[in-house]
Amino acid sequence: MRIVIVATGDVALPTWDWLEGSGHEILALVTQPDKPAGRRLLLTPPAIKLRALAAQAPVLQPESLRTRNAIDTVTALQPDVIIVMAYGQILTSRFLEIPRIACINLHASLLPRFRGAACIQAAINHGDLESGISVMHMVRALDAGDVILQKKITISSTETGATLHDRLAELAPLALAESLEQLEIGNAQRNPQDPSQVTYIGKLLRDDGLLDWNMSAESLERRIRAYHSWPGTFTHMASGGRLKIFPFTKVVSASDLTPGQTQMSSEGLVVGCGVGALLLDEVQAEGGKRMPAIAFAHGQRNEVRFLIGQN
RNA sequence: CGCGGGAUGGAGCAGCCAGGUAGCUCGUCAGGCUCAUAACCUGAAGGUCGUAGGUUCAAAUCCUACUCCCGCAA
Repeated sequence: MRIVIVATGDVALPTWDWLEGSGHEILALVTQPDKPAGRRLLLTPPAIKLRALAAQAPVLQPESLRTRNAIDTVTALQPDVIIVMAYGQILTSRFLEIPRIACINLHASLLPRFRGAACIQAAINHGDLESGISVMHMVRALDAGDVILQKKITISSTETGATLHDRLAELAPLALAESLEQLEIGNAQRNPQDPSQVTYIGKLLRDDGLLDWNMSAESLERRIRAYHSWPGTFTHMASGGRLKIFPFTKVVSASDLTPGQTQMSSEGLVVGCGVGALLLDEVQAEGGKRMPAIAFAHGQRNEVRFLIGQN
């Protein structure tokens, strides 16, 4: 089939690779413009753009897909199917009407649960036991289209946002392959999403990684895994400065520690939480390297104490 | 030139501003003590203070250049 793929995030890389070798005709990759990144703020292209260029596929990077110009350009390609995955812009209905057969979206959650941007982190953060890839027909509302099919995977107790991201990324091509076959022969399903089960997850910002030590140790443990490696989690120290907190932390029996207070135990550095306490593994101070929490504590002159950190 | 922090024995840090015997919390090794909620006590080994120049009687400390690491921001 004649295909236009609309994607920016790295989660779409395996899907791109599969598509490239699938026999379908890739008419173009539409991706977000290059953006300044890194310590020097160098203009950096999305990784998927580099793959496309290497494959000598046409690349389009419009500021917006809402413009007449962008829509006309894609229309001129006469795609059978448009595949959208982690693009980063809301598309207009005019754009959705371009393809001959369908405009489909690959979403990294089991819809209708976790519509929205940070769906991968949300699954771990909420303690879900499974996640997956949903393929749906796109409609104007965010992630609200009829579902063609879903592929599920289980979430382990040591899952992080990073590992789940990678696993779902690898799962996506399987879901896509099946969906495209069905669309081609015209028997793709349209399963409406159950409105009573819908939940939304907004985009995560850096500050969302601020840990609130009033929360339960269990919730914090999950959040630290979920937000690794983006946006990461951190706390403010009473002595000033930020301290990043890395997985894996361990919930330990409630001591008499108040939230944010720390203590050395035989196992390591323990922080008091709203309910229970957390044994920290690795931390990183500003300007410093990532290191074991114990090592960090050894270098501190005074007692280590964290600010509660409510948002 | 987007802003900023850092490089000191095996780990993490202090010392640098006001140049002049290398310090702290650990770890390691040896010995002692014995149940101490990171067990405690004593002792030992281990560092050309990131690299190259400069100033000085004297540089971890002041000046210059370079290399490497990292935080913010995106």
